[in-house]
Amino acid sequence: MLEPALLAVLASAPSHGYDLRRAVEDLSGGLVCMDPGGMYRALRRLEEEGYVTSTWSTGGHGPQRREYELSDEGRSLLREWAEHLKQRERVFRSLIEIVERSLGPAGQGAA
Amino acid sequence: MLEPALLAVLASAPSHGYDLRRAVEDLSGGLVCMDPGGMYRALRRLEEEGYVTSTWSTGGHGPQRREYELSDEGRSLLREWAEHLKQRERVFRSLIEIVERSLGPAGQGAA
DNA sequence: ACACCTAGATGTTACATGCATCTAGATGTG
DNA sequence: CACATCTAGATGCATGTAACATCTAGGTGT
Repeated sequence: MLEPALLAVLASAPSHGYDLRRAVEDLSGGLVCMDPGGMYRALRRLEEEGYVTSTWSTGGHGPQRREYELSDEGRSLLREWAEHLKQRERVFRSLIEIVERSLGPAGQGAA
Repeated sequence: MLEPALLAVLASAPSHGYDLRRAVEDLSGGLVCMDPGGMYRALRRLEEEGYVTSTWSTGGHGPQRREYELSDEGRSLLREWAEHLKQRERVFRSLIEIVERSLGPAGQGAA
């Protein structure tokens, strides 16, 4: 789930790792949190496969940042992810329905 | 995701592995499919942890069946799963929203 | 000079999943 | 009877993902 989140944020604007992390957390209202380790690995893999490109940002203060930018292939991949996620959500909802139904019509849910 | 599905079906009635498989597939309209291998492993684990109990069904034709039945702890676990699943669905939806928003308001989704 | 912060990166482990494969017993058929 | 086939259960292995800790490098502030 890191991948689509990263691609999505990069679709709006190029940015670097830590920023992506903050952006995702922010956009999701704190619901989606990325582990930095996994995130960097995902970014490197995405770059290897041509979905994003990176350049070391030369200016600024603090350590150098690797600026990531979405490629056209990345944008396509993101669209595929959108479909995939929606499909998975359908499965998920179906599962939730089964569970809820099995617990009985009376909502013991919060018990 | 096998676990909640199994618990849910068992909450309605005790049954055995293959039947559970069919039940889940059926109840989900074919959306949720369980790999037999994973399913049996999940069932054994659930039994080890006391969430289900099993007995070899003696009668009938064909190979012996292991009839699984939900325990009280299992029912509790299922309720926990219900909450958990709903929480995860929220996260999921949040992610989908981010992705969809990033692809732009104009629905390029099917492109 | 030194502590600290930020940004990036790696190693390790755990866990779930998917796929193939194996066993045992029942049944059906030549 | 011998043999193929079906069902139910079970195991092995490879893979993908995620979580957790840890490490490096370079700037910044005191």
